[in-house]
Amino acid sequence: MKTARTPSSSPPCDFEATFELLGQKHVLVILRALLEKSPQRFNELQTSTAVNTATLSDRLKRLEHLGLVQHRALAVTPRRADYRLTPMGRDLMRIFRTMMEWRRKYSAATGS
Amino acid sequence: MKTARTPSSSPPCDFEATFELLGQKHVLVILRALLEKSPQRFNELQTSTAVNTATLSDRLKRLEHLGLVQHRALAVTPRRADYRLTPMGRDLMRIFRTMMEWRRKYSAATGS
DNA sequence: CGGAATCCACAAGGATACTG
DNA sequence: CAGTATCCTTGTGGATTCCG
Repeated sequence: MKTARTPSSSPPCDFEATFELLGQKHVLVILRALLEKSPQRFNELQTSTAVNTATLSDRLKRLEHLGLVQHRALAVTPRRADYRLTPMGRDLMRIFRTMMEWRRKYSAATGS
Repeated sequence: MKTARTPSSSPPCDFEATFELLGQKHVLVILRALLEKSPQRFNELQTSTAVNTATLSDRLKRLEHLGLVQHRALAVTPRRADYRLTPMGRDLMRIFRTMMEWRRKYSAATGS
């Protein structure tokens, strides 16, 4: 797709790109899908996440670029590909749990 | 402003809203500014973050709504307001540190 | 000073069609 | 099957103006 927010303005910290990606539509859904089942084929993900082709493709590429997801494409016919979380990706999921606890801890005051 | 992504589709987890917010433009910059100095007045933030009025106002409101920032407005003339991180917000900053370490740990493979 | 309202340019993403 | 290309609608945020 096109996406690309901050080409190279000095970010507050290096992980800004990570948040920008994680904050994009469907990214969390995709990660969760891959957490529940890895590897998954492209159209398996399409079904399990209900994200349209173009966007799904874009997100997976970005996730791969950030190192959260590993993509493997087999040159057979019909084509076959699979996506799975990398160790880095799995590690991030642990941090997510911390964040969920954090949310819960303050859930009374949030409103959302 | 207008912003509002997922009104109420069942999210992968409750903290999705948090990521959507954190992933939006300027949010991280604003948080960092408030981390470095709290409280800050509205136009102090404007200067320190270089974010335009409308967007800054929008972000602050969302941050307040999520409970990360506290807003205090004094009814004097000229008006006076200040924004500061809540304990919840400060707590999040600790998680950020974890994430920065996580990024660093895998920095060789990311490309970004 | 601290915003809200308006307007506008461009980015994001959904639907659909197409290809190796 | 696994995407890419295209088109088109909607969202997002910058600039600017205005107001209490």
